Amino acid sequence: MSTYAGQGMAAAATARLVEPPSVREEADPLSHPAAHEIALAAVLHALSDPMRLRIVAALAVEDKRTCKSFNLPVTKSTCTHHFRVLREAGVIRQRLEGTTRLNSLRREDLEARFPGLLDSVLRAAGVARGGSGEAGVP
Amino acid sequence: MSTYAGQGMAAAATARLVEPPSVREEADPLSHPAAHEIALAAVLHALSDPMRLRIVAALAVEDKRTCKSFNLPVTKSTCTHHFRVLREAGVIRQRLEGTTRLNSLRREDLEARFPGLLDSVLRAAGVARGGSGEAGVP
DNA sequence: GGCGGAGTACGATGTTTATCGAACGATAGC
DNA sequence: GCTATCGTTCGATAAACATCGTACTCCGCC
Repeated sequence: MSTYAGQGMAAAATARLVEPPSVREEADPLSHPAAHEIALAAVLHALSDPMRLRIVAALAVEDKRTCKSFNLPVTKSTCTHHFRVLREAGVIRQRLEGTTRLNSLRREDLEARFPGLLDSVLRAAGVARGGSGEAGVP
Repeated sequence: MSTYAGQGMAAAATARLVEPPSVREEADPLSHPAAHEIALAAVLHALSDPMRLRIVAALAVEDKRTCKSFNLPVTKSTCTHHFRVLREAGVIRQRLEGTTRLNSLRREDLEARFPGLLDSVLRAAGVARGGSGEAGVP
């Protein structure tokens, strides 16, 4: 498979600011690609895994959720792996709130970058109106 | 990565019919998933590879092409691998014509199965009107 | 200050994937 | 029948990927 951001890639800077959380999203140490840096192949790769597709479908229904709230059928370290793939592909945005990460879809960035792509994937996954594919709603 | 149709999977039946080629597409021994069997994750996986995305983008511009006609920068065995992934995901249809395979997009099947998905991916790849992403046209 | 929870980093394992070369089969043309 | 072409299969390699357990950090709460 083509090399994508994944395990072994340089981790996000771990320096901690003294500011309280949610001062500004940019204050969080998690790195996110700029909208123009989002690569189509990385987005499609991120969405091609059933676990990650499930995460994205759930976020489409209810945004701003913590990692734990998805109740994924894998261990915490695997969850961390999947959320990182989604974040580094530019599909989700994560920001720190205390000990949790609030995850949300980068809907506007993705729509600007690849118009209609996210919506068509979500429809295909059975989210939103007219969905007839696999059940993706948690 | 999740298990998909790929290397090692049961090959298409190798029985040969005595009928001349292109009598009917169904006479070709290549197996294609029925439209309702096309899985979203497999389609996204197939399209997440830059080489396969290039193939699909080229077919969007000019359908019914032979494997060789794409002039892909990989060996013939790797080409065979990629075309098989696309066919088994249900993205392309292949039919035999002499020593060649004619490849074409399963546009209608994909549109019926996942409305808008292929078009949005092609736009994102820079094919068709309004495309502004990476150059995908050969 | 201690405890619990959320999530991470690290290292490991097993599987999947993309790549290739060599040998081969099928077809077309002569 | 021979040759050339297209494409395949097989086996191999290296890299990528999903998975996990362990130990850890950080934060919130008491």
